[in-house]
Amino acid sequence: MPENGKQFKPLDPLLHSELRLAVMSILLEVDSADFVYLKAETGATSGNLSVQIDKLQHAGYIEVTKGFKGKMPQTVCSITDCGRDAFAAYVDALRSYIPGR
Amino acid sequence: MPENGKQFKPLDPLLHSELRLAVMSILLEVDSADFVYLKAETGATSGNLSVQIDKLQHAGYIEVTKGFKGKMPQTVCSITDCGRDAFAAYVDALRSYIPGR
DNA sequence: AAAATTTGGTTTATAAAATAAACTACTTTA
DNA sequence: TAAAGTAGTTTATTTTATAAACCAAATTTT
Repeated sequence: MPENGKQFKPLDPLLHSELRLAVMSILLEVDSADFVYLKAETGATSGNLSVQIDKLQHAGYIEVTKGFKGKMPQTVCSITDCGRDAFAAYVDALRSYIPGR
Repeated sequence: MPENGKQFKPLDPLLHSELRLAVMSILLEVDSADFVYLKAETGATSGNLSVQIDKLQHAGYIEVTKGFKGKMPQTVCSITDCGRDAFAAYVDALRSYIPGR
């Protein structure tokens, strides 16, 4: 009986991105984080971060609330249950690529 | 003293690709593998596999030998020491994105 | 023995992603 | 009030991933 191939689990393309993964990684641990904080922690440019936050939001992986802190605009992000699940699944899928796990 | 950001290690873009990662993962364990085998194991199309093998070769992560098996052409791939190192570094970098490792 | 099909690929075209640069709108400081 | 800074968004460019089309040689079918 031959091997059926497909020993590898597919990697969620929404998470398989350096910046989006970093954002999710942060949000997993902090309850909520704003744009400025995420930008500082990831070292990303504003433009890139803005785009990637949008994608995570549209995927339902994070929740985004735009408001104000004093008079300055503030974008606050937090992870959703769906996002948590997706992250866990992604990490699990990754393991299928790493011999000896 | 504030956090300096950059808690995340950069992910080698050459390995941060589903198919290239799968190819490397296989080659880590098998001494050598030919095009047909890699195609079956990964489920990739020929075109995609051909392109990604090229990239890994030009990066020096794998060695590619084109010859014949009987009368049919055969492309044999094997991982290099450099490739092994890069893979290990990639996995290490990945860990920086996964809370609780 | 031609014609059709399969094998083992490569090349080219297209769609999707990542990223930076330019821009907007408002606020604070000089 | 002009200049500079803050917090982003939009747009344009480059890179990537992927599939589709192609090719040459080998094999099979008629």
